[in-house]
Amino acid sequence: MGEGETNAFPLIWTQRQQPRRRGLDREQITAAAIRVADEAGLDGLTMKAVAARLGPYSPMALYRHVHSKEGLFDLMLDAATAEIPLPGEPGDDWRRDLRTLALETRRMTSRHPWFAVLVHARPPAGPHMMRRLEFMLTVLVRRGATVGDAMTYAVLIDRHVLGSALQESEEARLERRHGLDDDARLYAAIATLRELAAADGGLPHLTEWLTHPAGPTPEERFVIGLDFVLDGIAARLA
Amino acid sequence: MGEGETNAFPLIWTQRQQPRRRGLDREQITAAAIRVADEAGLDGLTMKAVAARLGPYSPMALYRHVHSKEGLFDLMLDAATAEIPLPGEPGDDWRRDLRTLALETRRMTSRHPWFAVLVHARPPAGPHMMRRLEFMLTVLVRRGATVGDAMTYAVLIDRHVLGSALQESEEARLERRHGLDDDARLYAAIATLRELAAADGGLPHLTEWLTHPAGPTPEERFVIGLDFVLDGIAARLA
DNA sequence: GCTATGCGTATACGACATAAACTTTCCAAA
DNA sequence: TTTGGAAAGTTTATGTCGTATACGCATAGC
Repeated sequence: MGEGETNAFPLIWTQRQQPRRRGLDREQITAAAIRVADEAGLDGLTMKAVAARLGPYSPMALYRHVHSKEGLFDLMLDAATAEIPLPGEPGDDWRRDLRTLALETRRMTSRHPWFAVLVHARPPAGPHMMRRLEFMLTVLVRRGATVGDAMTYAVLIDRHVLGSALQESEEARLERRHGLDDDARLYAAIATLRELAAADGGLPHLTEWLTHPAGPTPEERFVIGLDFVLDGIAARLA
Repeated sequence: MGEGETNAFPLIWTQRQQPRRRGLDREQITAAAIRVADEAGLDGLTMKAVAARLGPYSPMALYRHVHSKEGLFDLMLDAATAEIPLPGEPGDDWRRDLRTLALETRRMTSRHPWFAVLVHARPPAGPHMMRRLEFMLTVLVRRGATVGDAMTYAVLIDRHVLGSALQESEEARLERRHGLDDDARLYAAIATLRELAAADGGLPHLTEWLTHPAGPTPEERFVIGLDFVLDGIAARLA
């Protein structure tokens, strides 16, 4: 006590950044972890895999620098957030600012599908995550929203962005896990679903859709939903 | 082949329902698993815990009936979905139908916080999940939407409902894992975040909010976002 | 009563995160 | 140049998990 380290819980952001001498550091480890997760998915993100990616290291080597896997998650999330371009100042069109940020966030999550899964498991306390949120709040407050309302709107936008990302990423994970990257097998899996729906007897629309999946692409869906949210915010800002 | 069991992947719905003679069955196991998950969270949902909840059983006993933990997930998800009241037929107010369904779904997820986490990890192929989706499609198609558009709108509604549930449930999980159900510790954790934000120097709105968290309650937020989606759908149906 | 079926168990295996104790490396001061 | 000690990395070990396999036993149908 008296050290300023009386944390209610272990966020890596409240822990000492080592002075850096030689060997590994947080940055390298984070970058390696991100590469592993991008390539092998969250299932493949083990301490052993990250260590191996860094060279001839043992899994335990990482603990000197990140103290737990969750700490590594914090670092990964913030590093990925740092990839999202963030204007220094809001422009004069709030809607464009928020729309662009949402689209850029989506671009990031499509590079890093694990992001949407992890982000819900840790508090958004990294510096880049906080700065991104501050940007959204600033844009909205300048348009007359209270901070409380601005937080609500920001949360709703992120819910859509990250919800979309999560759904698409988990779908991809499922397909990968069961080898459905092969077209024939994917078709067979859909056929199984269609048969289940048809067997029920009372599911005409669902059966029809499974027979001829139609409608907007996932990307178009995302934009439609994003505009729903932005329209709603606009109506309340007015 | 020739058996109808050439599954591209193992959904429990395509597997034989045992004739039931004695001992355990899927229904009991599912109910026990749901109780365990409700009480101990997903982290506490182990095969061992479920077996123990059923009586003096070994974890391996479950495998006779569910063949894998993921199969158990499928059963849990569908059983929880079955708790959502579903009208036999749509009424004459599409918006009311969808709104009610969304609110009832939310009620279910607040009883079963694990739902929103698991639902993304498995295809929604259970009978109750399919019937619920069919209901949404029917409501929308009757109002003139194509099946493809109806699917989009249904997905957007669920994205909001489940996204909200996920965020709130993971927040609760985090708080539980770190003993923040104690008010003093929770306050300390928030103070830590505020200090981090204040230390950055460039986060006035976020710092302000962390000092005096204001704005709508989570429940109000949910309704605001739900109406954004419903308004958006209404505009496109017209 | 006999036998086949199928239910539950015991045992075992291979991942995984990570605690603790150790060894090695390298810098800084004497 | 020597030396003390901290920092970096490894080894070993522990406990938990899902689950494959092989087995014993009770029961249901004859």
